[in-house]
Amino acid sequence: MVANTTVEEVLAELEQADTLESIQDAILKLREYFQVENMVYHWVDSAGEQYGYGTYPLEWATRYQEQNYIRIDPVIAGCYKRFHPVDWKKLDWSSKAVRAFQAEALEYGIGNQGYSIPIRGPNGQFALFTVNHTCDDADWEKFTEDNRRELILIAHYFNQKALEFEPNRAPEQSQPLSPREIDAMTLLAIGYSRAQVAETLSISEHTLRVYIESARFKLGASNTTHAVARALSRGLIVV
Amino acid sequence: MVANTTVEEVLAELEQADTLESIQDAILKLREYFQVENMVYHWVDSAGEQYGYGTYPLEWATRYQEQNYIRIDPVIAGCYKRFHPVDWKKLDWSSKAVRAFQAEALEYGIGNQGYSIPIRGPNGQFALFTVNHTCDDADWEKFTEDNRRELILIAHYFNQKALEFEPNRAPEQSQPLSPREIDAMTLLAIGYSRAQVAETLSISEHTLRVYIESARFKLGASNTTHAVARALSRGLIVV
DNA sequence: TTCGACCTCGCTATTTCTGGGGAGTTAATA
DNA sequence: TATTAACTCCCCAGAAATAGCGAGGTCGAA
Repeated sequence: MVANTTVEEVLAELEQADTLESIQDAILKLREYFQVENMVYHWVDSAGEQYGYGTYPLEWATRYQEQNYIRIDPVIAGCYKRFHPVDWKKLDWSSKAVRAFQAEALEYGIGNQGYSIPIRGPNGQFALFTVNHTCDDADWEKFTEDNRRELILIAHYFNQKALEFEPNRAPEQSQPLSPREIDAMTLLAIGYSRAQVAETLSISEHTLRVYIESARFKLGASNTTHAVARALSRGLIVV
Repeated sequence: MVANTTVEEVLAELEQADTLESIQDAILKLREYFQVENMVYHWVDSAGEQYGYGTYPLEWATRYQEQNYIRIDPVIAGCYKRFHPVDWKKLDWSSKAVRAFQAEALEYGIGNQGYSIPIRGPNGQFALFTVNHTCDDADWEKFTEDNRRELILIAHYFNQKALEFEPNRAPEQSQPLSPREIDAMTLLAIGYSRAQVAETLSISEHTLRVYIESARFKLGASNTTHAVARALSRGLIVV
Protein backbone atom coordinates (compact mmCIF):
# COMPACT_ATOMS: atom_id res chain seq x y z
CA MET A 1 0.00 0.00 0.00
CA VAL A 2 1.17 3.51 -0.81
CA ALA A 3 -1.01 6.45 -0.33
CA ASN A 4 -0.70 9.20 2.04
CA THR A 5 -2.33 10.60 -1.09
CA THR A 6 -6.03 9.79 -1.37
CA VAL A 7 -8.31 10.11 -4.36
CA GLU A 8 -10.06 12.94 -2.61
CA GLU A 9 -6.86 14.88 -2.30
CA VAL A 10 -5.89 14.39 -5.90
CA LEU A 11 -9.31 15.45 -7.10
CA ALA A 12 -9.25 18.53 -4.90
CA GLU A 13 -5.86 19.38 -6.32
CA LEU A 14 -7.02 18.79 -9.85
CA GLU A 15 -9.97 21.06 -9.32
CA GLN A 16 -7.67 23.96 -8.49
CA ALA A 17 -5.19 23.25 -11.24
CA ASP A 18 -4.84 25.61 -14.15
CA THR A 19 -2.31 24.02 -16.47
CA LEU A 20 -2.40 21.05 -18.78
CA GLU A 21 0.50 19.56 -16.88
CA SER A 22 -1.75 19.26 -13.89
CA ILE A 23 -3.71 16.60 -15.71
CA GLN A 24 -0.59 14.58 -16.33
CA ASP A 25 0.40 15.14 -12.75
CA ALA A 26 -2.90 13.95 -11.38
CA ILE A 27 -2.71 10.85 -13.55
CA LEU A 28 0.66 9.93 -12.11
CA LYS A 29 -0.57 10.34 -8.57
CA LEU A 30 -3.68 8.35 -9.23
CA ARG A 31 -1.75 5.58 -10.88
CA GLU A 32 0.36 5.34 -7.79
CA TYR A 33 -2.69 5.30 -5.61
CA PHE A 34 -4.48 2.61 -7.57
CA GLN A 35 -1.32 0.63 -8.17
CA VAL A 36 -1.98 0.06 -11.84
CA GLU A 37 0.47 0.03 -14.70
CA ASN A 38 -1.20 2.58 -16.92
CA MET A 39 -3.72 5.32 -16.61
CA VAL A 40 -4.69 7.39 -19.62
CA TYR A 41 -7.01 10.24 -20.30
CA HIS A 42 -7.94 10.79 -23.92
CA TRP A 43 -10.02 13.70 -25.14
CA VAL A 44 -11.48 14.67 -28.47
CA ASP A 45 -12.67 18.25 -28.54
CA SER A 46 -15.54 19.71 -30.50
CA ALA A 47 -13.26 20.44 -33.43
CA GLY A 48 -12.12 16.84 -33.62
CA GLU A 49 -8.69 17.57 -32.17
CA GLN A 50 -7.29 14.87 -29.98
CA TYR A 51 -5.33 15.09 -26.80
CA GLY A 52 -3.92 12.33 -24.69
CA TYR A 53 -2.40 12.33 -21.27
CA GLY A 54 -1.16 9.39 -19.36
CA THR A 55 1.42 6.78 -18.81
CA TYR A 56 1.54 4.75 -21.97
CA PRO A 57 5.13 4.31 -23.19
CA LEU A 58 6.09 7.01 -25.64
CA GLU A 59 7.05 4.42 -28.24
CA TRP A 60 3.58 2.96 -28.15
CA ALA A 61 1.94 6.35 -28.43
CA THR A 62 4.08 7.14 -31.45
CA ARG A 63 3.49 3.79 -33.04
CA TYR A 64 -0.23 4.13 -32.40
CA GLN A 65 -0.34 7.46 -34.15
CA GLU A 66 1.86 6.44 -37.04
CA GLN A 67 -0.22 3.39 -37.75
CA ASN A 68 -3.43 5.30 -37.24
CA TYR A 69 -4.48 2.57 -34.84
CA ILE A 70 -7.35 4.68 -33.65
CA ARG A 71 -9.19 3.27 -36.64
CA ILE A 72 -8.99 -0.31 -35.48
CA ASP A 73 -8.59 0.01 -31.72
CA PRO A 74 -11.60 -1.83 -30.31
CA VAL A 75 -11.44 0.27 -27.16
CA ILE A 76 -12.15 3.37 -29.19
CA ALA A 77 -14.73 1.67 -31.35
CA GLY A 78 -16.42 -0.01 -28.40
CA CYS A 79 -16.54 3.04 -26.21
CA TYR A 80 -17.82 5.16 -29.02
CA LYS A 81 -20.86 2.98 -29.25
CA ARG A 82 -21.29 2.63 -25.55
CA PHE A 83 -22.56 4.64 -22.74
CA HIS A 84 -21.01 3.06 -19.73
CA PRO A 85 -17.70 1.91 -18.39
CA VAL A 86 -16.52 -1.15 -20.18
CA ASP A 87 -14.07 -3.89 -19.43
CA TRP A 88 -11.76 -4.54 -22.34
CA LYS A 89 -12.61 -8.21 -22.21
CA LYS A 90 -16.12 -7.39 -23.30
CA LEU A 91 -15.00 -5.67 -26.47
CA ASP A 92 -14.84 -7.28 -29.86
CA TRP A 93 -11.36 -8.68 -30.45
CA SER A 94 -12.43 -11.17 -33.06
CA SER A 95 -11.06 -9.75 -36.26
CA LYS A 96 -7.56 -10.56 -37.37
CA ALA A 97 -6.33 -6.99 -37.56
CA VAL A 98 -7.56 -6.32 -34.05
CA ARG A 99 -5.77 -9.33 -32.64
CA ALA A 100 -2.55 -8.25 -34.30
CA PHE A 101 -3.02 -4.85 -32.74
CA GLN A 102 -3.60 -6.42 -29.36
CA ALA A 103 -0.49 -8.55 -29.61
CA GLU A 104 1.57 -5.54 -30.54
CA ALA A 105 0.15 -3.50 -27.66
CA LEU A 106 1.19 -6.23 -25.26
CA GLU A 107 4.72 -6.12 -26.67
CA TYR A 108 4.87 -2.41 -26.07
CA GLY A 109 4.03 -2.92 -22.44
CA ILE A 110 0.31 -2.37 -22.40
CA GLY A 111 -1.28 -4.62 -19.83
CA ASN A 112 -3.65 -7.43 -20.72
CA GLN A 113 -6.47 -5.95 -18.68
CA GLY A 114 -8.20 -2.67 -19.19
CA TYR A 115 -11.19 -0.67 -18.11
CA SER A 116 -12.37 2.42 -19.95
CA ILE A 117 -14.94 5.02 -19.11
CA PRO A 118 -16.45 6.98 -21.98
CA ILE A 119 -18.04 10.35 -21.45
CA ARG A 120 -19.36 12.60 -24.12
CA GLY A 121 -20.27 16.23 -24.45
CA PRO A 122 -22.87 18.19 -26.30
CA ASN A 123 -20.68 19.23 -29.21
CA GLY A 124 -19.23 15.90 -30.08
CA GLN A 125 -16.61 16.03 -27.40
CA PHE A 126 -15.62 12.59 -26.40
CA ALA A 127 -13.40 11.55 -23.58
CA LEU A 128 -12.04 8.24 -22.50
CA PHE A 129 -10.49 7.51 -19.15
CA THR A 130 -8.65 4.24 -19.07
CA VAL A 131 -6.92 2.14 -16.45
CA ASN A 132 -4.76 -0.66 -17.64
CA HIS A 133 -2.89 -3.42 -15.90
CA THR A 134 -1.35 -6.85 -16.15
CA CYS A 135 -3.05 -9.45 -14.02
CA ASP A 136 -5.48 -12.33 -14.25
CA ASP A 137 -9.18 -11.98 -14.84
CA ALA A 138 -10.25 -12.58 -11.26
CA ASP A 139 -7.95 -9.94 -9.80
CA TRP A 140 -9.00 -7.49 -12.45
CA GLU A 141 -12.64 -8.04 -11.82
CA LYS A 142 -12.13 -7.45 -8.15
CA PHE A 143 -10.18 -4.30 -8.89
CA THR A 144 -12.81 -2.85 -11.19
CA GLU A 145 -15.64 -3.77 -8.88
CA ASP A 146 -13.92 -2.18 -5.94
CA ASN A 147 -12.92 0.98 -7.72
CA ARG A 148 -15.56 1.58 -10.34
CA ARG A 149 -17.16 4.44 -8.50
CA GLU A 150 -13.95 6.28 -7.89
CA LEU A 151 -12.96 5.78 -11.49
CA ILE A 152 -16.22 7.22 -12.78
CA LEU A 153 -15.77 10.24 -10.58
CA ILE A 154 -12.20 10.71 -11.65
CA ALA A 155 -13.27 10.58 -15.26
CA HIS A 156 -15.76 13.36 -14.56
CA TYR A 157 -13.18 15.52 -12.91
CA PHE A 158 -10.75 15.10 -15.75
CA ASN A 159 -13.46 16.11 -18.14
CA GLN A 160 -14.26 19.20 -16.19
CA LYS A 161 -10.65 20.21 -16.44
CA ALA A 162 -10.30 19.30 -20.08
CA LEU A 163 -13.33 21.38 -20.93
CA GLU A 164 -11.78 24.40 -19.24
CA PHE A 165 -8.77 24.05 -21.47
CA GLU A 166 -10.65 23.45 -24.66
CA PRO A 167 -9.61 26.29 -26.90
CA ASN A 168 -12.18 26.30 -29.65
CA ARG A 169 -15.41 26.22 -27.83
CA ALA A 170 -16.69 29.76 -28.04
CA PRO A 171 -16.16 30.09 -31.81
CA GLU A 172 -17.98 26.86 -32.43
CA GLN A 173 -21.01 28.02 -30.52
CA SER A 174 -23.59 28.98 -33.06
CA GLN A 175 -26.75 30.97 -32.90
CA PRO A 176 -29.67 28.93 -31.75
CA LEU A 177 -32.09 27.74 -34.39
CA SER A 178 -35.62 28.99 -34.46
CA PRO A 179 -38.43 26.50 -33.74
CA ARG A 180 -39.29 26.15 -37.42
CA GLU A 181 -35.67 25.69 -38.32
CA ILE A 182 -35.39 22.98 -35.69
CA ASP A 183 -38.49 21.30 -37.11
CA ALA A 184 -37.06 21.43 -40.58
CA MET A 185 -33.64 20.13 -39.59
CA THR A 186 -35.14 17.39 -37.49
CA LEU A 187 -37.41 16.11 -40.23
CA LEU A 188 -34.61 16.25 -42.76
CA ALA A 189 -32.42 14.31 -40.34
CA ILE A 190 -34.96 11.53 -40.15
CA GLY A 191 -35.00 11.17 -43.89
CA TYR A 192 -37.87 13.30 -45.13
CA SER A 193 -37.48 14.97 -48.49
CA ARG A 194 -38.17 18.66 -48.82
CA ALA A 195 -41.62 17.97 -50.15
CA GLN A 196 -42.43 15.68 -47.23
CA VAL A 197 -41.10 18.14 -44.70
CA ALA A 198 -43.14 20.95 -46.21
CA GLU A 199 -46.24 18.82 -46.12
CA THR A 200 -45.61 17.68 -42.57
CA LEU A 201 -45.12 21.22 -41.37
CA SER A 202 -48.04 22.43 -43.47
CA ILE A 203 -46.06 25.11 -45.20
CA SER A 204 -45.08 25.65 -48.79
CA GLU A 205 -41.88 24.18 -50.02
CA HIS A 206 -40.67 27.70 -50.72
CA THR A 207 -41.07 28.65 -47.12
CA LEU A 208 -39.37 25.52 -46.02
CA ARG A 209 -36.43 26.42 -48.16
CA VAL A 210 -36.08 29.71 -46.38
CA TYR A 211 -35.77 27.84 -43.09
CA ILE A 212 -33.22 25.45 -44.44
CA GLU A 213 -31.24 28.31 -45.86
CA SER A 214 -31.31 30.36 -42.69
CA ALA A 215 -30.39 27.30 -40.66
CA ARG A 216 -27.54 26.72 -43.05
CA PHE A 217 -26.26 30.24 -42.53
CA LYS A 218 -26.59 30.06 -38.79
CA LEU A 219 -24.71 26.82 -38.72
CA GLY A 220 -22.11 27.96 -41.21
CA ALA A 221 -22.91 24.97 -43.34
CA SER A 222 -22.28 24.62 -47.02
CA ASN A 223 -25.29 22.44 -47.82
CA THR A 224 -28.27 20.75 -46.25
CA THR A 225 -26.41 17.60 -45.31
CA HIS A 226 -23.72 19.64 -43.64
CA ALA A 227 -26.29 21.72 -41.79
CA VAL A 228 -28.07 18.66 -40.47
CA ALA A 229 -24.78 17.10 -39.44
CA ARG A 230 -23.80 20.24 -37.55
CA ALA A 231 -27.18 20.61 -35.92
CA LEU A 232 -26.84 17.03 -34.74
CA SER A 233 -23.33 17.23 -33.44
CA ARG A 234 -24.08 20.49 -31.65
CA GLY A 235 -27.07 18.94 -30.00
CA LEU A 236 -29.45 21.46 -31.55
CA ILE A 237 -31.62 18.64 -32.80
CA VAL A 238 -32.09 15.09 -31.62
CA VAL A 239 -32.95 12.13 -33.78
CA MET B 1 -31.26 12.80 10.18
CA VAL B 2 -32.89 9.75 8.70
CA ALA B 3 -30.95 7.07 7.04
CA ASN B 4 -30.34 3.66 8.10
CA THR B 5 -30.35 3.65 4.30
CA THR B 6 -27.10 4.81 2.75
CA VAL B 7 -26.40 5.81 -0.82
CA GLU B 8 -24.30 2.70 -1.17
CA GLU B 9 -27.20 0.50 -0.25
CA VAL B 10 -29.62 2.17 -2.58
CA LEU B 11 -27.19 1.93 -5.47
CA ALA B 12 -26.54 -1.72 -4.77
CA GLU B 13 -30.29 -2.29 -4.73
CA LEU B 14 -30.74 -0.36 -7.93
CA GLU B 15 -28.07 -2.41 -9.62
CA GLN B 16 -30.03 -5.58 -8.99
CA ALA B 17 -33.37 -4.13 -9.90
CA ASP B 18 -35.18 -5.30 -12.99
CA THR B 19 -38.31 -3.19 -13.18
CA LEU B 20 -38.98 0.39 -14.04
CA GLU B 21 -40.61 0.85 -10.67
CA SER B 22 -37.26 0.23 -9.08
CA ILE B 23 -36.08 3.54 -10.46
CA GLN B 24 -38.96 5.35 -8.86
CA ASP B 25 -38.31 3.44 -5.69
CA ALA B 26 -34.66 4.34 -5.59
CA ILE B 27 -35.51 7.98 -6.16
CA LEU B 28 -37.80 8.03 -3.16
CA LYS B 29 -35.18 6.47 -0.93
CA LEU B 30 -32.51 8.82 -2.16
CA ARG B 31 -34.72 11.82 -1.63
CA GLU B 32 -35.21 10.75 1.92
CA TYR B 33 -31.52 10.25 2.38
CA PHE B 34 -30.53 13.61 0.94
CA GLN B 35 -33.46 15.38 2.55
CA VAL B 36 -34.43 17.32 -0.53
CA GLU B 37 -37.87 18.17 -1.76
CA ASN B 38 -37.58 16.75 -5.25
CA MET B 39 -35.43 14.34 -7.11
CA VAL B 40 -36.09 13.59 -10.75
CA TYR B 41 -34.58 11.39 -13.38
CA HIS B 42 -35.41 12.25 -16.96
CA TRP B 43 -34.36 10.18 -19.92
CA VAL B 44 -34.58 10.58 -23.68
CA ASP B 45 -33.85 7.37 -25.52
CA SER B 46 -32.30 6.93 -28.93
CA ALA B 47 -35.70 7.09 -30.59
CA GLY B 48 -36.47 10.41 -28.99
CA GLU B 49 -38.97 8.93 -26.54
CA GLN B 50 -39.03 10.56 -23.15
CA TYR B 51 -39.39 9.06 -19.74
CA GLY B 52 -39.48 10.77 -16.40
CA TYR B 53 -39.32 9.40 -12.89
CA GLY B 54 -39.34 11.33 -9.72
CA THR B 55 -41.14 13.34 -7.18
CA TYR B 56 -42.48 16.36 -8.96
CA PRO B 57 -46.15 16.89 -8.21
CA LEU B 58 -48.34 15.19 -10.79
CA GLU B 59 -50.11 18.47 -11.57
CA TRP B 60 -46.84 20.07 -12.49
CA ALA B 61 -45.80 17.16 -14.68
CA THR B 62 -49.13 17.34 -16.50
CA ARG B 63 -49.00 21.08 -16.87
CA TYR B 64 -45.43 20.84 -18.12
CA GLN B 65 -46.41 18.38 -20.80
CA GLU B 66 -49.56 20.18 -21.83
CA GLN B 67 -47.74 23.47 -22.24
CA ASN B 68 -44.81 21.76 -23.92
CA TYR B 69 -42.57 23.52 -21.44
CA ILE B 70 -39.69 21.38 -22.50
CA ARG B 71 -39.23 23.91 -25.25
CA ILE B 72 -38.56 26.80 -22.92
CA ASP B 73 -37.30 25.11 -19.77
CA PRO B 74 -33.83 26.58 -19.26
CA VAL B 75 -32.77 23.48 -17.37
CA ILE B 76 -33.30 21.39 -20.46
CA ALA B 77 -31.81 23.97 -22.77
CA GLY B 78 -28.85 24.61 -20.50
CA CYS B 79 -28.06 20.98 -19.86
CA TYR B 80 -28.33 20.12 -23.51
CA LYS B 81 -25.51 22.50 -24.23
CA ARG B 82 -23.46 21.56 -21.25
CA PHE B 83 -21.25 18.79 -20.24
CA HIS B 84 -21.17 19.05 -16.51
CA PRO B 85 -23.43 19.32 -13.53
CA VAL B 86 -25.00 22.72 -13.36
CA ASP B 87 -26.62 24.77 -10.68
CA TRP B 88 -29.91 26.25 -11.81
CA LYS B 89 -28.76 29.68 -10.75
CA LYS B 90 -26.18 29.61 -13.50
CA LEU B 91 -28.74 29.04 -16.23
CA ASP B 92 -30.22 31.72 -18.38
CA TRP B 93 -33.48 32.94 -16.84
CA SER B 94 -33.43 36.29 -18.59
CA SER B 95 -36.21 35.98 -21.12
CA LYS B 96 -39.75 36.85 -20.25
CA ALA B 97 -41.25 33.48 -21.07
CA VAL B 98 -38.66 31.73 -18.96
CA ARG B 99 -39.35 33.90 -15.94
CA ALA B 100 -43.05 33.22 -16.25
CA PHE B 101 -42.27 29.54 -16.40
CA GLN B 102 -40.11 29.82 -13.32
CA ALA B 103 -42.82 31.64 -11.37
CA GLU B 104 -45.32 29.00 -12.31
CA ALA B 105 -42.99 26.20 -11.30
CA LEU B 106 -42.61 27.78 -7.88
CA GLU B 107 -46.37 27.90 -7.52
CA TYR B 108 -46.59 24.22 -8.28
CA GLY B 109 -44.20 23.40 -5.50
CA ILE B 110 -40.90 23.22 -7.31
CA GLY B 111 -38.15 24.52 -5.09
CA ASN B 112 -36.18 27.62 -5.84
CA GLN B 113 -32.90 25.77 -5.95
CA GLY B 114 -31.87 23.06 -8.32
CA TYR B 115 -28.90 21.08 -9.46
CA SER B 116 -28.94 18.97 -12.62
CA ILE B 117 -26.50 16.47 -14.01
CA PRO B 118 -26.60 15.83 -17.75
CA ILE B 119 -25.24 12.65 -19.25
CA ARG B 120 -25.45 11.64 -22.83
CA GLY B 121 -25.09 8.48 -24.81
CA PRO B 122 -23.78 7.56 -28.21
CA ASN B 123 -27.12 7.44 -29.98
CA GLY B 124 -28.48 10.73 -28.85
CA GLN B 125 -29.67 9.40 -25.55
CA PHE B 126 -29.80 12.14 -23.04
CA ALA B 127 -30.44 11.91 -19.37
CA LEU B 128 -30.89 14.46 -16.67
CA PHE B 129 -30.71 13.80 -12.99
CA THR B 130 -32.03 16.66 -10.91
CA VAL B 131 -32.24 17.51 -7.25
CA ASN B 132 -34.44 20.34 -6.26
CA HIS B 133 -35.10 22.11 -3.00
CA THR B 134 -36.29 25.27 -1.30
CA CYS B 135 -33.59 27.04 0.66
CA ASP B 136 -31.25 30.00 0.44
CA ASP B 137 -28.24 30.20 -1.80
CA ALA B 138 -25.66 29.55 0.88
CA ASP B 139 -27.32 26.38 2.14
CA TRP B 140 -27.75 25.14 -1.40
CA GLU B 141 -24.17 25.76 -2.27
CA LYS B 142 -23.08 23.81 0.75
CA PHE B 143 -25.41 21.00 -0.16
CA THR B 144 -24.21 20.71 -3.72
CA GLU B 145 -20.57 20.98 -2.75
CA ASP B 146 -20.96 18.29 -0.13
CA ASN B 147 -22.91 15.91 -2.32
CA ARG B 148 -21.77 16.54 -5.86
CA ARG B 149 -19.79 13.35 -6.07
CA GLU B 150 -22.55 11.15 -4.83
CA LEU B 151 -24.99 12.82 -7.17
CA ILE B 152 -22.77 12.24 -10.19
CA LEU B 153 -22.47 8.60 -9.28
CA ILE B 154 -26.18 8.24 -8.76
CA ALA B 155 -26.80 9.78 -12.16
CA HIS B 156 -24.51 7.17 -13.68
CA TYR B 157 -26.31 4.34 -11.97
CA PHE B 158 -29.68 5.55 -13.08
CA ASN B 159 -28.39 5.70 -16.60
CA GLN B 160 -27.09 2.20 -16.48
CA LYS B 161 -30.53 1.03 -15.46
CA ALA B 162 -32.36 3.16 -17.96
CA LEU B 163 -30.22 1.80 -20.75
CA GLU B 164 -31.11 -1.75 -19.78
CA PHE B 165 -34.74 -0.90 -20.18
CA GLU B 166 -34.37 0.91 -23.43
CA PRO B 167 -36.49 -1.04 -25.86
CA ASN B 168 -35.31 0.02 -29.26
CA ARG B 169 -31.63 -0.43 -29.16
CA ALA B 170 -30.96 -3.77 -30.76
CA PRO B 171 -33.05 -3.12 -33.87
CA GLU B 172 -31.28 0.17 -34.38
CA GLN B 173 -27.93 -1.56 -34.58
CA SER B 174 -26.85 -1.55 -38.18
CA GLN B 175 -24.17 -3.18 -40.20
CA PRO B 176 -20.84 -1.46 -39.86
CA LEU B 177 -19.73 0.78 -42.68
CA SER B 178 -16.70 -0.05 -44.76
CA PRO B 179 -13.65 2.24 -44.53
CA ARG B 180 -14.45 3.94 -47.80
CA GLU B 181 -18.05 4.38 -46.79
CA ILE B 182 -16.91 5.96 -43.55
CA ASP B 183 -14.61 8.27 -45.48
CA ALA B 184 -17.42 9.27 -47.76
CA MET B 185 -19.93 9.83 -44.98
CA THR B 186 -17.43 11.76 -42.91
CA LEU B 187 -16.48 14.12 -45.71
CA LEU B 188 -20.11 14.67 -46.60
CA ALA B 189 -20.84 15.42 -42.96
CA ILE B 190 -18.24 18.16 -42.90
CA GLY B 191 -19.81 19.83 -45.87
CA TYR B 192 -17.98 18.53 -48.91
CA SER B 193 -19.95 18.15 -52.12
CA ARG B 194 -19.80 14.90 -54.02
CA ALA B 195 -17.23 16.32 -56.40
CA GLN B 196 -15.03 17.46 -53.53
CA VAL B 197 -15.32 14.15 -51.74
CA ALA B 198 -14.40 12.25 -54.87
CA GLU B 199 -11.41 14.48 -55.41
CA THR B 200 -10.30 14.21 -51.79
CA LEU B 201 -10.52 10.45 -51.87
CA SER B 202 -8.93 10.34 -55.33
CA ILE B 203 -11.70 8.29 -56.83
CA SER B 204 -14.20 8.94 -59.56
CA GLU B 205 -17.50 10.45 -58.66
CA HIS B 206 -19.16 7.30 -59.96
CA THR B 207 -17.31 5.20 -57.46
CA LEU B 208 -18.09 7.60 -54.73
CA ARG B 209 -21.74 7.29 -55.57
CA VAL B 210 -21.57 3.57 -55.07
CA TYR B 211 -20.24 4.11 -51.54
CA ILE B 212 -22.89 6.60 -50.70
CA GLU B 213 -25.56 4.28 -52.02
CA SER B 214 -24.30 1.25 -50.15
CA ALA B 215 -23.95 3.28 -46.98
CA ARG B 216 -27.50 4.47 -47.48
CA PHE B 217 -28.74 0.90 -47.77
CA LYS B 218 -26.78 -0.27 -44.77
CA LEU B 219 -28.14 2.55 -42.72
CA GLY B 220 -31.64 2.15 -44.00
CA ALA B 221 -31.59 5.77 -45.05
CA SER B 222 -33.72 7.37 -47.69
CA ASN B 223 -31.21 9.93 -48.86
CA THR B 224 -27.70 11.20 -48.28
CA THR B 225 -28.67 13.62 -45.56
CA HIS B 226 -30.52 10.89 -43.74
CA ALA B 227 -27.60 8.53 -44.10
CA VAL B 228 -25.15 11.04 -42.68
CA ALA B 229 -27.51 11.84 -39.83
CA ARG B 230 -27.84 8.17 -38.96
CA ALA B 231 -24.14 7.52 -39.25
CA LEU B 232 -23.60 10.40 -36.85
CA SER B 233 -26.18 9.43 -34.30
CA ARG B 234 -25.01 5.85 -34.33
CA GLY B 235 -21.47 6.96 -33.74
CA LEU B 236 -20.27 5.37 -36.98
CA ILE B 237 -18.63 8.61 -37.98
CA VAL B 238 -17.36 11.55 -35.99
CA VAL B 239 -17.29 15.16 -37.02
C1' DT C 1 -11.02 -22.83 -52.97
C1' DT C 2 -15.03 -20.56 -53.03
C1' DC C 3 -17.75 -17.12 -51.25
C1' DG C 4 -18.68 -12.68 -49.77
C1' DA C 5 -17.39 -8.06 -49.00
C1' DC C 6 -14.90 -4.40 -50.64
C1' DC C 7 -12.96 -1.19 -54.13
C1' DT C 8 -12.95 0.71 -58.67
C1' DC C 9 -15.07 2.45 -63.09
C1' DG C 10 -18.87 3.25 -66.66
C1' DC C 11 -23.76 4.86 -68.75
C1' DT C 12 -28.67 7.45 -68.96
C1' DA C 13 -32.72 9.74 -67.50
C1' DT C 14 -35.40 11.86 -63.99
C1' DT C 15 -36.10 14.17 -59.80
C1' DT C 16 -34.56 17.13 -56.30
C1' DC C 17 -31.86 20.69 -54.35
C1' DT C 18 -29.28 25.13 -54.37
C1' DG C 19 -28.41 30.02 -54.83
C1' DG C 20 -29.78 34.26 -56.32
C1' DG C 21 -33.61 37.59 -56.15
C1' DG C 22 -38.11 40.04 -53.38
C1' DA C 23 -42.15 41.14 -49.97
C1' DG C 24 -45.57 41.27 -46.30
C1' DT C 25 -47.33 39.98 -41.27
C1' DT C 26 -46.91 39.18 -36.53
C1' DA C 27 -44.66 39.04 -31.98
C1' DA C 28 -41.32 40.19 -28.79
C1' DT C 29 -37.73 43.06 -27.10
C1' DA C 30 -34.93 47.07 -26.17
C1' DT D 1 -41.88 53.04 -30.21
C1' DA D 2 -38.60 51.32 -33.11
C1' DT D 3 -36.25 47.50 -34.22
C1' DT D 4 -35.27 42.87 -34.58
C1' DA D 5 -36.44 38.20 -35.37
C1' DA D 6 -39.44 34.82 -36.91
C1' DC D 7 -42.84 33.16 -40.18
C1' DT D 8 -45.02 32.95 -44.54
C1' DC D 9 -45.15 33.13 -49.76
C1' DC D 10 -43.32 33.68 -54.78
C1' DC D 11 -39.97 33.03 -59.37
C1' DC D 12 -36.08 30.92 -62.09
C1' DA D 13 -31.91 28.62 -63.94
C1' DG D 14 -28.28 25.66 -63.10
C1' DA D 15 -26.16 22.19 -60.15
C1' DA D 16 -26.52 18.00 -57.65
C1' DA D 17 -28.58 13.78 -56.25
C1' DT D 18 -31.16 9.49 -57.30
C1' DA D 19 -32.54 5.06 -59.55
C1' DG D 20 -31.69 1.81 -62.66
C1' DC D 21 -28.39 -1.02 -65.39
C1' DG D 22 -23.56 -2.90 -66.17
C1' DA D 23 -18.21 -4.83 -65.36
C1' DG D 24 -13.87 -6.48 -63.23
C1' DG D 25 -10.12 -6.95 -59.58
C1' DT D 26 -8.52 -7.90 -54.57
C1' DC D 27 -8.52 -9.81 -50.16
C1' DG D 28 -9.88 -12.32 -46.00
C1' DA D 29 -12.58 -15.91 -44.06
C1' DA D 30 -15.01 -20.37 -43.90
